[in-house]
Amino acid sequence: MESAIRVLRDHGLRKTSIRIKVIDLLSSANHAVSQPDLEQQLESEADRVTIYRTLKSLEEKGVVHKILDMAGLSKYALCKDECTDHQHKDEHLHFHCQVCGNIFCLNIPGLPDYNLPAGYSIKQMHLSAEGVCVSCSKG
Amino acid sequence: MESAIRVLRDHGLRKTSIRIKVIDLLSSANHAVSQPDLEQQLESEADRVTIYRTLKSLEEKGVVHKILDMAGLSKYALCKDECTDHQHKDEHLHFHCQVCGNIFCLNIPGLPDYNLPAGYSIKQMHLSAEGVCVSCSKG
DNA sequence: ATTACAAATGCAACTCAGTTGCAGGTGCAA
DNA sequence: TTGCACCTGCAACTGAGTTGCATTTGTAAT
Repeated sequence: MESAIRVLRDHGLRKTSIRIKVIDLLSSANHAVSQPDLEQQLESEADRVTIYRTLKSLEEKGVVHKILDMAGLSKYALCKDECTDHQHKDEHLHFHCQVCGNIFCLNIPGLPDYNLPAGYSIKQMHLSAEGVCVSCSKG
Repeated sequence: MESAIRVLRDHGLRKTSIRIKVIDLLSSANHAVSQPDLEQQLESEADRVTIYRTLKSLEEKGVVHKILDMAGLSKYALCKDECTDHQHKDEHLHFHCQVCGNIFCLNIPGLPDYNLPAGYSIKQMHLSAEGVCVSCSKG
């Protein structure tokens, strides 16, 4: 649980109790987490606006990355070490479970190149999938 | 402009003036369109709630498909003929322009298969890209 | 054509995610 | 330990999307 403090220091962010709690919650979840999720888990430990701003800071410094769920709700997951400020190396697949609604970051081999119509220049590719996750396929 | 009427008939939807206008607007745009876009273009010709319900009906009957932009806003584009009720054959790439914010549906060859961790079963894959579109790269 | 009913529309009011401004509190470097 | 930038909490707001209900309209059967 000391790792949250190191994460903050390494990314040039001030050490505050709310940031530590948010990072700990994100790292103990195996799926992406939304602001409403955090607001509920933090109960009265943090103001709702502060949670929004905390997530924004963490994203800007490359600690977390944002994923939109199927309904357009923002969810957040910790980045791998390779991510730096604003340059999120997103070499993984976002798996959206149709049953529990959770989003899981899964490793994939590199994306293939596609030939697009002339004039379109690609800066970043995103691959996502819908289906049923491990826990929901048991049971 | 008669094609909107045929689209409605072919998909078992009643012919109403608002639906025709919405379909015409969608087919004349070369990019995906949001409810706020339509609300502005239809001015006082349709109630805002009706536009939401129109888009929902069109989506349910396989006339349009929904795409979320980078901010989580729902945008809609006409489906190709292969789409049927609720079974959207999404064999194309959604290109999000970082300059104008528009989303374009581009054809791509079939998606590759990926080996996921055991237990995850994929129902549908989605490929998207960020970059600069044709119009924005000129200029 | 007329009718009758389901489906579509308009209006008002609502929910909920996310934002902004500002006053007061806190981390941290000097 | 002091100073100041940054963080937090509160209140108020914005804007997308939804729901309930009364009214109107499309369409199929007469």
